[in-house]
Amino acid sequence: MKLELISSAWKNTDKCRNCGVRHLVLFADLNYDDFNLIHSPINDFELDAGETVYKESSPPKYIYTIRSGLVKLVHYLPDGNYRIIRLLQQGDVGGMEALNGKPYLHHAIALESVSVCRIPVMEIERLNKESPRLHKQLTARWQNVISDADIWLTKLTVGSSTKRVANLLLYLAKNDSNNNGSFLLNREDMGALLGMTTETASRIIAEFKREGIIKVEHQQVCINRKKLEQI
Amino acid sequence: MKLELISSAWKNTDKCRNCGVRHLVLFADLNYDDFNLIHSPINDFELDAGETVYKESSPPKYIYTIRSGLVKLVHYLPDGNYRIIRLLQQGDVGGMEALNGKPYLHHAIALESVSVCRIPVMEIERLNKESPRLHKQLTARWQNVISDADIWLTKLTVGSSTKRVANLLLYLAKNDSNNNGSFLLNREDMGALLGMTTETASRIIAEFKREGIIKVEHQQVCINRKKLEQI
DNA sequence: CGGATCGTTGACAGGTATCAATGCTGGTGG
DNA sequence: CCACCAGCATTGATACCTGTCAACGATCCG
Repeated sequence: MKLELISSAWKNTDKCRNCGVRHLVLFADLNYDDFNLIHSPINDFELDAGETVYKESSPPKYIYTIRSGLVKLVHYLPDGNYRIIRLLQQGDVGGMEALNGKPYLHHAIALESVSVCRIPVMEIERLNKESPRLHKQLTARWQNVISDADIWLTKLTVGSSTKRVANLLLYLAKNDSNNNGSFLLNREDMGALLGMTTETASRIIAEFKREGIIKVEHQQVCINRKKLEQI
Repeated sequence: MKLELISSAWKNTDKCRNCGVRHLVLFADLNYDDFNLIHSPINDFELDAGETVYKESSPPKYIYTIRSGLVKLVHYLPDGNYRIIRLLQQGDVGGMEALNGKPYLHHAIALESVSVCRIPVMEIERLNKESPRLHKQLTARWQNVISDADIWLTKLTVGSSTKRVANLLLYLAKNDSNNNGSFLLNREDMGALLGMTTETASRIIAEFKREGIIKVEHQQVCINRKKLEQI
């Protein structure tokens, strides 16, 4: 739960301007002067696996850009069970509901070590008023979330359990074209994501391993893309 | 497929200003003068069940507000099957992907008689530049789509078939607090929506009827909310 | 009437949840 | 150093649910 603060407050936004993943994130289109419009600090955090980025009950004053790592958006059910609603990867933005003054809709929890930027909603609103360049990226982000949700819906919620797991592995490896290995969820999270039991998730992963379709080491997985796509 | 045009092109936007459902739609916050910023015609259509609002291949030049009725967003699979991605009800906006210059992601097809407003993307962009009042509603719409998609994901894609059907019936009746009756999908669409076969959908609806949980007449259904919520 | 479309029902096979037990691994403390 | 424990993964047995294939009923309409 504790947030480890790396750079607590910047006097300027140089770090933002020179961000290594800026071409991927919300601020991709901003020009040099736009950054001078930002007044309050934009913080970046490093979180360990299991730590919370934000909770449903957190004051919805920030949106969060994922610089690296994997984050799950979780909704807890009254019976204590939970569902994973969505995953956030590099370049994704979490907590955009705060832009409408709404409370956060989910808990955002790091699945592995992640690097996250926290941007005050107030700054987004200011930029939106004073620079036209943010707006486009912003609607593009909304759009992304929705089309991602659609893919989710068509790939990860229908068909047999085996197909859903295969599609999830492909989804997780989508930014890993060299097949260096991508993060593998534990079986419980996988179940909460794909709407199946942990046992079923485990059986399928175990079967994939036996068939040589995937290789797992620690929490990293290398996949045989072709074989998975055949399923 | 044929579009029945009611008012082909307005000289002014009076009808828009005085729209009976304006408090529900995208233009809710616009003031009197804002409407003068609209130059090209905003058309409204009446479509019969089965007619197409827009197709994936349609030029993405318009977004569509649902004034009344029910519309399905459909994605066809290579094997000829299809999935229903989302439903649009009164006040919902379809085709927002056009705002990012992207092709439409789905086919939008009327499930019953519907009344739809077609708004040129160009006008949205103009309004966005020249009036601050549209922007808020626009982000609120994006937000709505996403939180709806989340509900979808948690209520309509997990759990037993019986639960999913029950949740769908509750979802369809959400704007029918008097229980006058809401539209009931045919069994095939229900299957395409809930990720089950037509036969399973039919069995469950038939069982609900026998147990007196729902009453069906033509394509209208009256539900026993309490009993459905228990499931 | 005959045909088309949609809804319903049955029988059966296969897939998945459930309950329960057993490995496996990393960390802790003696 | 090793024994032990906790948490996760795996596997098995069984019952239940759902898909599949097939047949039949209901309704509408030409």
